[in-house]
Amino acid sequence: MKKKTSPDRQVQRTRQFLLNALVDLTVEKGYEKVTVQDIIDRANVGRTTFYSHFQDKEDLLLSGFEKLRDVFDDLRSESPLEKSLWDFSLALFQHAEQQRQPFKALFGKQARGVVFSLFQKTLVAYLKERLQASFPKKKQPLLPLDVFVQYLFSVFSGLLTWWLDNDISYSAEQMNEYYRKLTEPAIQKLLPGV
Amino acid sequence: MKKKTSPDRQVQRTRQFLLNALVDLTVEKGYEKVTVQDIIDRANVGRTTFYSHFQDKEDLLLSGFEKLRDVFDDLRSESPLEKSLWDFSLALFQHAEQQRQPFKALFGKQARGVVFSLFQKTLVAYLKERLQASFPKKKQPLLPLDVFVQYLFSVFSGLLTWWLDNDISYSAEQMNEYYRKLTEPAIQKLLPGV
DNA sequence: TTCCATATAGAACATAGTGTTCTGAATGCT
DNA sequence: AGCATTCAGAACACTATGTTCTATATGGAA
Repeated sequence: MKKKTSPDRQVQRTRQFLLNALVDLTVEKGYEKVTVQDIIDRANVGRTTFYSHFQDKEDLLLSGFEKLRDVFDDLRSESPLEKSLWDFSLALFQHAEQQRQPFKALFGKQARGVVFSLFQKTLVAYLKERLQASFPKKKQPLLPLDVFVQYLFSVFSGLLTWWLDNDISYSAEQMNEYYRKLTEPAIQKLLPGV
Repeated sequence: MKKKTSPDRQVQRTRQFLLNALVDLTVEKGYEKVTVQDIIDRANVGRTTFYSHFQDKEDLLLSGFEKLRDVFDDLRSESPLEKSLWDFSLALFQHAEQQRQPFKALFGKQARGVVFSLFQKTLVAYLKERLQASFPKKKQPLLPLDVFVQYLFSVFSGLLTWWLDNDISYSAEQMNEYYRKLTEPAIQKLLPGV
């Protein structure tokens, strides 16, 4: 006979309940207006329990962000350099498609700010690393690499949030195609050889 | 003999003090962490006074945003259609350059969210209006116009915030040149005729 | 089963911030 | 000199946070 819950499972279950509650409430009324009391009421969890798991509301929100690191780790190890500029966007669009609600809570109109900075930091680092690795050393770029990295990040995150805020009327593959169509001309023109 | 202050001037002065205090404090510690008490202490203004002028902290922040409407109004009336996609960005970059501190408070890492949505709404509406007016009716766009509008907005706002967060090491004209270089290839390829 | 460590619920509390209301003082205009 | 406007500051009710306490439930091991 299998036990229903072990202590570990109970913890995981509680944390998941809390995250789900935060995500739901954020979609409903916006991250700012969600109170800890709302969260624990919705999750049927005691106040003590909440603060034994998370430092505060933001800490809980960030815990929902951890899986994204795996996506980037996979990309670093698996995606060949010459494809990495397109693979990352497809992977993230698909990731967002699979987990619509959390992503909407994290990136939608309601909750920019906290997570966004972290996401930006991660993605910008990834893009810069990839561009530096693949850009031919001899050539002089037509504009600062940092500017170009910011450009790629902006286009991607802009399309992502637009997509999420408009209830995902296109597929992840379609969005990635748009991302590619939009950025490819500038890449070819400004970073020849990449 | 000229009077030092009239009632109207006093009001304007008080409002300006409060806005300056909010901007300074936001740069110092981030918008979220600035309290009304901080603001009125810094501005040497009574609590009553604050709430007689503004509904809350956000209302005060938005009051610093009003001048931007004039910029868009000017663009609509003065900028010819075929130039409007480049003129808007230069005008805004210059506007941001003139008022670095308020812009940093409004768009910098510290305070995305509140104002950003309003700014996005305004600029997206402007871009869509201009693109629809200038796009040849007969041609079928290679991707949805909304996606392209989002693209233009994302690139611009991304460059703007990057610029502000990095203490404006380039000139407004230089940034506008980057914006143009980055977006022109996609425009030529995806919206031929615009 | 019995026992123990761990998770949990919930109440009470101190602290901090918000927005309102009241009183009284200062300021500028006529 | 008198009046209306604008201000400062205190007191207050309210909401939310994060901590501490006590007590209860639960799963795993003897």
